[in-house]
Parts: sequence; C-alpha cells; structure tokens
Amino acid sequence: MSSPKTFQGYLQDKGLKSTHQRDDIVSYFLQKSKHFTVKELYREVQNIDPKIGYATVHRTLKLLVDAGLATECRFSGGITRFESVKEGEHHDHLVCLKCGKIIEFENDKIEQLQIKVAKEHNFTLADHKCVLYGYCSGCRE
Amino acid sequence: MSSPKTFQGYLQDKGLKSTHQRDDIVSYFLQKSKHFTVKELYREVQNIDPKIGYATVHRTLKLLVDAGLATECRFSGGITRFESVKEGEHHDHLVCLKCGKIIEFENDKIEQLQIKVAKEHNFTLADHKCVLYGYCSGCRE
DNA sequence: TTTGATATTGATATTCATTATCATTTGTTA
DNA sequence: TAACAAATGATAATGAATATCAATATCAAA
Ligand SMILES: [Mn+2]
Ligand SMILES: [Mn+2]
Ligand SMILES: [Zn+2]
Ligand SMILES: [Zn+2]
Repeated sequence: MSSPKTFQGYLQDKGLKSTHQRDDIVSYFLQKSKHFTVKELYREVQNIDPKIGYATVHRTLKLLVDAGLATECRFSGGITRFESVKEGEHHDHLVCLKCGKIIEFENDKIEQLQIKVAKEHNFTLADHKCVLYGYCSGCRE
Repeated sequence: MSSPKTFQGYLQDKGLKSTHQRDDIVSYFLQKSKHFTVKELYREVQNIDPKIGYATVHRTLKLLVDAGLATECRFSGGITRFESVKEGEHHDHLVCLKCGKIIEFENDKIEQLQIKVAKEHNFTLADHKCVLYGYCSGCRE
C-alpha cells in the first residue's frame, strides 16, 4: 500500500466506509503512543464505547497496518503488538526481558549495513526487524 | 544455561534421563541443518521411529534450546522454527517473503553496533534477533 | 429524503500452534 | 530386582488469530 497520510484517505482510496467504531479506535490508537496488543487496545477502547467488539478492534488494527499507519511487532512471547508509524520514520526496539519495557532506537549505520548485507546475498530488501533483548537499568540485578 | 557441548552432558548436569526417543530426535535434528518447525521434525522423525509422539518432539526441542544447542526463530507467519547452534557461532537471517528461503548471515559490524546501542540505552544485552525480509534472486519479478 | 447495494459490526465459532494433564512405561540407582 | 523419579504419548486445554454470518450501518444515486 502506498501510504496516504490519513486513515480517512486510506478508506476512501480503498472504497471502505467510515464508521464511528473505526474513528474511535483509530484516534485513540494514534493519540496514545504505545505498543498495543489487540486485547489492550480493546480494553481501553471499551471506556470510550463499551459496544465496540474485539473483532472490530482486531480488524481495524489490520487496516491501519495496510494503510501504512501502524506496524506489527512480535517480540518474544508470541503476542503481536501494534504501534503507530510516524510519517517517514523508522526505528527498531530494545526490550527488557524482565519488566517488558520497550525502548525505540534508530541507528543509521545498522540500517546501511543491513542494505549492504541484502545486496551481498542478492536480496531485494523489503523490510526488517531488529530487536535487542536485555535488561534495563532498573531490572539489572 | 551454561552450554555443555553435548546433549548427553546436558541431561547429566540436569539429572535428566537418556531415552532412545531423545537420542533419535536429537541426532536427527543436529545432523540435518534445517530450520525445523515442530511438525516438520515430528514428521521426519516418524520415519525413524513411528511411535515417537508429537509432544516428545516438542519437549525435546525445548530441551535443546535450554541446553544451548538450538535456538528458536520466529519469522513472519508466527510459526516457531528451531535451528541447531554450532559451538561459538552466531548468525542472523535473510528470509524470502515469496518462497520462504532462509539465508544465514554474519556481520560483525552490525553485532558491534548493537552492543553499542544497548550500552547507550543502559541495557545489558542478552540476546537479539535481526531478520531481513525481502525477495531472493529467483523470486524477484 | 428514501432507497438499495454493499460494507461493517459484534457475537460466536473455528483454527491451529503451543502447552498441560495424566495414566502408563521406562531409566537409574541402590 | 525393587523403588521411585522422570519420560512418554494420547489427549485435552489454552489462547491468539481469524472466519462466519445475521443484523445493522454507510453512502451514492434516485
Ligand atoms: Mn531498522
Ligand atoms: Mn546477530
Ligand atoms: Zn526492565
Ligand atoms: Zn525466494
């Protein structure tokens, strides 16, 4: 998907409909800058509209990914998390194995080296996930 | 786990028992150098001993990870794969999004930069996963 | 407006990998 | 060999992700 800047634009481009459920879910998700699981976002959105269903939250997150406004992160544990994508930005993650803290980092040198590695193996690079696991200052014994 | 060099050594250290099922599974797994799913290894081990159960294959792979003789890889798709770890070696992966081909790569500069990034964020680095997704030469249109 | 084609919703069912359970069998040590 | 802890394998449970479907909502055209 070529990313339009807004969810509304995405819906239009795709011939999809605007609903208050989608609006509530998307605006809450984009406003908070968290790495949400579906369940977490579902629970929090319940406070805004208790009628919103789990499936709708799940489907809307998938739409956000397709729109280029969110990405999926799968850290250890096997639960998918979704985070919002800021226009033209990219980052990878540091994850604390004890408290679960997630820190975002950017490192251009690593990015460049990844491109080089892909080239060396005759790969057309489409995406990558670089996750560093460890212990944050508070959790180190 | 401080990694002993052999599975037998690991079992002894832990007070676990040596069984022909474990022997069959482990020797087959270590001999083949593949990124196995539990199901794949289960199917292939059936040819050696059709009585071996799925649960035993799963449990044995978990033991191999604990012994430091295997690692789990979770590429996109959400199915866990296990690969054998060669003494003192480390590598990351390139994955073809079309045919699923998995290529291993080593890049010391990336490794060093990851250590640096962790340090800068006051993290004690324990592990990392760096996966590059793209299209191999055969799958590029 | 009203209509009607089509998309969406939300409750629920399904799928499927992973993990737990437990009666039975096996390995190890004395 | 006996004792007993651990392992096995069939099966059940779990839980996230996804599919289903009747009821409802959206929206462009009339
Ligand atoms: Mn990156
Ligand atoms: Mn690495
Ligand atoms: Zn921490
Ligand atoms: Zn390929």
